[in-house]
Amino acid sequence: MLDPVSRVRRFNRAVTSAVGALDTSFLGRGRPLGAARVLNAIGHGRTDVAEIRDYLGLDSGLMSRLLRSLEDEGLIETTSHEDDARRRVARLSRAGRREFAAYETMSNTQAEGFLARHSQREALLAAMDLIASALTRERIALDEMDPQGDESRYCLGEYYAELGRRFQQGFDVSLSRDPDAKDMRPPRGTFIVAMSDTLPLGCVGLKGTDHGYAEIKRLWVAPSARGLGLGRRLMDATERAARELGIKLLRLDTNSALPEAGQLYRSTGWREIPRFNDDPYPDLFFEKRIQS
Amino acid sequence: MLDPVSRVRRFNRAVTSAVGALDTSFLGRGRPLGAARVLNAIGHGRTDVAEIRDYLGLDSGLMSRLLRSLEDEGLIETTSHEDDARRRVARLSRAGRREFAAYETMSNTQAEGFLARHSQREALLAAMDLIASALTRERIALDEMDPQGDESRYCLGEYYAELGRRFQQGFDVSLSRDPDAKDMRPPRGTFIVAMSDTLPLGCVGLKGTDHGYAEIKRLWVAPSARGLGLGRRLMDATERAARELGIKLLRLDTNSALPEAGQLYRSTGWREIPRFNDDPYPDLFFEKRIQS
DNA sequence: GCATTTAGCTGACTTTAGTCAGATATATAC
DNA sequence: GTATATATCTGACTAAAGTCAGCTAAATGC
Repeated sequence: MLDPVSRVRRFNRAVTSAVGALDTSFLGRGRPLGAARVLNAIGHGRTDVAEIRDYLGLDSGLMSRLLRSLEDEGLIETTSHEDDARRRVARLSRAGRREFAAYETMSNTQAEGFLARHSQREALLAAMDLIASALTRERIALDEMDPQGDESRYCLGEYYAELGRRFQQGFDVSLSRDPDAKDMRPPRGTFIVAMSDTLPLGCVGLKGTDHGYAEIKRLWVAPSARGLGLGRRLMDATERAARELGIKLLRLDTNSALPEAGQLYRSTGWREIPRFNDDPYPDLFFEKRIQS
Repeated sequence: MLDPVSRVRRFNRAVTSAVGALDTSFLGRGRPLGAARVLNAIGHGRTDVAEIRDYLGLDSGLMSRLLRSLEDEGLIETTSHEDDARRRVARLSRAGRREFAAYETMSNTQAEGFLARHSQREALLAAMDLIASALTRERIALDEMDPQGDESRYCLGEYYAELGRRFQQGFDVSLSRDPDAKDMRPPRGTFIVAMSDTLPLGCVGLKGTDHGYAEIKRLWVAPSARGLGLGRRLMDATERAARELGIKLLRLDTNSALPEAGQLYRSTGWREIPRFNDDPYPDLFFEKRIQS
């Protein structure tokens, strides 16, 4: 009754029936679920037919027929792919966009209704983020992004807020040596964001310097994604990026108030070194040589 | 991207594909999903055919055929209902029990695998409990139970543990005036447990006395079920039970370290009164007259 | 006791999903 | 340029799910 496995299975049952209800509501628009799913995949920007087939796990014959039925309804138009005339590209027609918007409204209304029925909104959302991250962890993609893009700025904001909570004296970005964005763009450095679906779950910056080494800065993992090995994946990706940029030596600074970070560095071949800058926040300094 | 609705929808997507994977694995035993679901419903103790049909949302014709196919496989036996010969009752045969056990093993293995892949086990389980409670809140049943049964004892244990955390001086049951179990059984009183599926989510005791009133004791709601209005439902159920037992006056004591409880009592017609006992823990005392 | 309601069963049917073996056109390897 | 691989489509098929009308037998209302 109260053992972990029963709790997971109770969750599965609860969620199965909720998912079933949403699927059923999708049938309300007079179209079988298969066709509705294809329409929604196209609406969400998956235009390549092979990609949709792969995403939905459909047989090519079935896929073809579903596309035909949506075309007959006047909801989509298909054309050949620019670079490869064997492939097909599907796009919503005007009527298709209207129909897609109706499905979106249903999904949004359902989600809003769920939130409105419950008073512990933030706790519920945090729990959903945690579970969604756990379920999709194989599908968390690490993308090199502009350090000033929306996703990057969101991650940095969360990172600063967390430092503020965890440092006794708080954290003020303007007192820290804030890396210049252009030092975290190729060819001097890079900035990597971990994306799960549409949600940024972590980041790390590689900052080029003129002192014969590059620095790793701003390593952050969202609370809902901790325990998934994402920190290590981000560090590995940064090292790979550094190697490709021809960087031979990496350094970083951190604070002993963040023990899990120090732990990660020590267990992945970083060596503690003396202080190499005058930033007021860090009290631990590490170095790692890149094998090429 | 980060608004609440998107977060809920991201959760929906993550969970939909996980649920789909479990369903697919059920097909591995060479039986269509419909028949597997009926077999499992029977295995979980739903023997009444009408009840299963209702639970799974099946048409009576379809249901009948699924039962026939399970019977042909030798997995179930059906008999007439004792009290009503129109109704049918289904039970697993020996082979059916074996087959059901195989499905259970699959589900358990899947759940264990999920837990094993993640290091934040307790956080994940807490998140799952929270969401499962939120999704099934209409299906939380309030059952009168024996105050010494497993479910009741679990709730009381959690309740004492929580008082220990929330009272500055801690909480020691032996110092409190622990109500005698027989005072919380009809006809003197009752004990009500809120059950969601198989998980107890809250409790409340109605304790009869010889002083012309009954006391409400041990009101507790699991952290994962707060914000669902369960405390109020438990109190309402207790008042109804008191009315049925012919009780005219209710009293209770509580502590100002539990502000949400005081809040609930004040907003539901309870009136603060002077201390009426010498229990060392409470510092707030309430009374409510039952209208009959 | 008789009309009505209820639970389940059966036959006949439709829709949806999915499979598989070619066919066609295009791209790629060498 | 030819052989091979790839992306999609079509026809022919099956399995599963679901619907509906009518039937039987038992229970219920009055």
